[in-house]
Amino acid sequence: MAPRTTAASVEKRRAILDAAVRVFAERGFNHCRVSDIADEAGVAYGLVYHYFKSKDGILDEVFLERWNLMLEVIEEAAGDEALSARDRLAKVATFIVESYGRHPDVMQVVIVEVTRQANTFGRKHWATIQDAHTGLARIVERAQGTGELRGDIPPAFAAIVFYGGIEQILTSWIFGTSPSEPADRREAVVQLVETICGGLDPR
Amino acid sequence: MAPRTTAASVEKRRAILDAAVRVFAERGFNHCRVSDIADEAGVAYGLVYHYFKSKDGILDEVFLERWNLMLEVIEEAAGDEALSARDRLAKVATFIVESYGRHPDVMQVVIVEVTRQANTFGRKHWATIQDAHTGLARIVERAQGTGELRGDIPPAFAAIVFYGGIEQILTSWIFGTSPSEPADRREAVVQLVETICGGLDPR
DNA sequence: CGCCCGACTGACTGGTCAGTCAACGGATCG
DNA sequence: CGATCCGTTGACTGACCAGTCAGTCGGGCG
Repeated sequence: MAPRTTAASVEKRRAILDAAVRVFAERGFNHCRVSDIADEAGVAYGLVYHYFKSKDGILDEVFLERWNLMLEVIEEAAGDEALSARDRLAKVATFIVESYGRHPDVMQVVIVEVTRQANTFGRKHWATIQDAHTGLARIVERAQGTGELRGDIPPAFAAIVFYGGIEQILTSWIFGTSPSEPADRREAVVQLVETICGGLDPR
Repeated sequence: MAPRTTAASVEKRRAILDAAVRVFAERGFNHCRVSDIADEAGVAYGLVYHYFKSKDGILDEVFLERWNLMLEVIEEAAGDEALSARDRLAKVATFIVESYGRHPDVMQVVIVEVTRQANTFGRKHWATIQDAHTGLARIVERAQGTGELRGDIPPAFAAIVFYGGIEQILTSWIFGTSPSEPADRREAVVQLVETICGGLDPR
């Protein structure tokens, strides 16, 4: 859809996208109007359709933009030979948690409006969502190969539990209260990795 | 709303509720019509409103009915002195996983349509959802007191990761393919408890 | 200067759908 | 047998809203 390439028009488009994120986060995708987005962006209703194909298309773009960044980080973490398995997992968790720290609205929209909508957006983007699981599973699988992690838990299973843990932590922040300090977020990453790798059993 | 107490009217009400679950699961709450529910139940449109206050009210009831069962199981597991911490967690996980095995539609609706809808139903039922986290946290906390689990992971945090793990497993079943055999579900519970308690580190 | 083109506007349309309501019928009771 | 009650019906209404479109505005270019 992106028509022009003028600096100004790129900015306008961005402004609409950012406004959409705020509106989706506050009212939810299904309970907001396209006119809300236009108002929030300080732009005429019709302009939204100048830059985007549809309301759905805006959400798709918000999701993909963020998710692709995450997939890159997973890829990078998986390929970095210098890192231990724990550090790789921590790197991924840190990216997600810091994404929330910097752009809580974006992460709320990604998780709440896309990731869990089994019948609409979730189904549509399921393959992309799975890419993240696959990447995490590869990290686990390799570490099992070197004996760095135990071999009797299926990597795909471990990946799902790990990702589920992060997502639930973010969900509790979204629904309840977010950690105000960056240190609290870092602490969450450490505890998550420690829980998943070290386990809850006494040391 | 439940008006009558005739056996027949109780059954009718139940039929509508069951039909709603099927329709919500197939089309999603936001993309189905009340007339779909009526059709699925083989009942006139208006009758739905004889038994229920609103479309939202139907979803509320589907959620609460199931969630309250789960809260009872958590309560029961937490109070059962004969059980180890691992067995308590396994008991809760088994209930959830078996709920999915027996009523996949209900669980899909509960998780996808309620639990993650931060702006609508999720927000409304947040306190009830948290009750589950609190119950799980109490199981962990007690076990930490007896030295059965390590004391340096906050119980509330462990509870969220544990629940998140289960939810993500169910989500992958909902979006992808469900385990066809009961044995596969039992296996998932064992692996989940083993991952969370034992950890991924080599034994 | 005058033309063109793309950014921008917002009233309007077409369709959808939750919830209402007036009326029906059959069971039960006095 | 008539009265009453209530489960049942489905056409209808009012509101809402995504997406369209005819047209304005302004800047750059020939």
